[in-house]
Amino acid sequence: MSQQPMNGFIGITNKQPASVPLASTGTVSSVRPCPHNPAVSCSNCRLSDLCLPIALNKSEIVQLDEIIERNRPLRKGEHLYRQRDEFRSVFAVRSGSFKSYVLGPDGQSRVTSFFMPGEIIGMDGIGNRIHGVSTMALEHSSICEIPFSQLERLSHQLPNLQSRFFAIMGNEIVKDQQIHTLLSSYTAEQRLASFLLSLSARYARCQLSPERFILHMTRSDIGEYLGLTLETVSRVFSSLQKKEVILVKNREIDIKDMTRLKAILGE
Amino acid sequence: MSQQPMNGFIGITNKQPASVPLASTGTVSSVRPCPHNPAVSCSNCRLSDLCLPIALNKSEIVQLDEIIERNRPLRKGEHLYRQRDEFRSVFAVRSGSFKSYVLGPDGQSRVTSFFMPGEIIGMDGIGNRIHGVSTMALEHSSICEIPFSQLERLSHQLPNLQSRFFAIMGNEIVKDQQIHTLLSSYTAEQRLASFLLSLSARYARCQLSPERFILHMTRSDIGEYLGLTLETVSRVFSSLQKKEVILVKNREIDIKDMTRLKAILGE
DNA sequence: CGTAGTGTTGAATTGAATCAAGTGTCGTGG
DNA sequence: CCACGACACTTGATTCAATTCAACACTACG
Repeated sequence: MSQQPMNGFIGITNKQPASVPLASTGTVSSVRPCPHNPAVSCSNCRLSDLCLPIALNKSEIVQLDEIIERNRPLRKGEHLYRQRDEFRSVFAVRSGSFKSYVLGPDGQSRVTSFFMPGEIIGMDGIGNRIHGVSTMALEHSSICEIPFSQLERLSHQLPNLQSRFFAIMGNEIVKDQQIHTLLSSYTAEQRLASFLLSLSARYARCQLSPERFILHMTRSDIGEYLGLTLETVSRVFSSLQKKEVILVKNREIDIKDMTRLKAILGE
Repeated sequence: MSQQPMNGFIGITNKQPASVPLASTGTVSSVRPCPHNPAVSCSNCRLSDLCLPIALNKSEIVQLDEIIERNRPLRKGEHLYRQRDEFRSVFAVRSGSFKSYVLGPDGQSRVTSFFMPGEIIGMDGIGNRIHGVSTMALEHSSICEIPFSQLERLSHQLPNLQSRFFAIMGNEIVKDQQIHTLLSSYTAEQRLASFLLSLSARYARCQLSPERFILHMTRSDIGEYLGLTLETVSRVFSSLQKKEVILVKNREIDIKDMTRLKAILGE
């Protein structure tokens, strides 16, 4: 029912054994999550149980499939759409990751969201048919495009789909409220702990290791998202490493003590 | 199309002449916005052009009317629902105002939203059928209750209503993203300026004065919403008053220089 | 190999929080 | 109607967490 079901598969299906040393020379190989194969359909997509199709039956999924356009992959830095673009579609991340951001009057940017496989991008345009943010690929990524007029039409035929999309938007609202409380009352360390735990849970959802993963965003992106400077982000990472809660090597994160990381939030 | 149409009626229909002195002994009488009359229907509700019914035709409004329950008014401090309550309905504010808040682990509260007439409360429960926040009346207030299962069923029959509700949720998401950027990059003064301008625009929507209005929430509520302490809220109000941008008398606000108030955001 | 972008760390500064003391306001009950 | 008490608000002094400014190191990529 929830877009992020807490259905207990966190940590049980890691392709990456926890014992592989992080400090090895290569990158963490398990973090290449999903194939960029455009031939896949919702029916056989391995993200189907955490994406739009949840709660749809087989024939409904086939109908959804028909309106989805599977575009060419995006390269790192490419935009899916830009602020003020006309809104036409929402997008489901198939592989890779994205950030959404706004540019302030003085040109500095603030990151509003990160997106991982199975998550829905573009709901910022539904209200007034103009995108309120820009969205950019953080790495080589592929997406499913869902023209919104067709999604509305199909939702009108399939009550389950209407219900599902209401639920997705509702979850987005809850998530935004949680970030509201994070930004209005957490310390820098609590913000980073919360951020890492969120990424961890979302990697688990994609059947990837919740303990070891790559940050595809820069320190500056993280800072803009959490309301901190990039220097503070760097300092907190260093401090958490010194406390042996996490291990950081460049963009690689290894959560050494999940319990203590969670405990940071409870104080 | 938008829930908060910028269709230019800001400031043209003030019941309260701008010349009435704020420092008079009584409260600002124009701030009693809407009748608490439970007999009114959507068709003749004067909020109908900024509430759920926008974009519905007459017969559609009649059908919407049939599923709406017009409950007894709530007194100041009464809860509409509490965090973790089962989600059953969304609510439209008919008169008065509300705050939503969450209680942290240590019992301190953080305000996540304020609601004014014509706005929709309760979308925090749509995603997982449990309310994520508590919502309380800030003054004597009345609401329309819309059982969500019936709203979904009716949306399925009326494409315009489905579309309208998607748009309302989309606008909520955009609003939350704007608060995200506010909290992650604005100074205390910018936050308060933005807050006052938001209230001003929303009072204008209700055909009330955008320059002079009552704050029905405490300084502490405002601080919890904006990520500031109540002392800082008080200090910034005093400072804006010294600069002659606003005039504050207890809970009464008089915006003396809208241009300079807006200019605070542009730096 | 060099350069631009990204990240780390230190020192000084500052905006807002905290601590503290006091005033103002409102609702209640005598 | 007034006195009381609880709550809301203001203002000042001090502290502190995070920013800013600055210098330098690492990495990736043509």
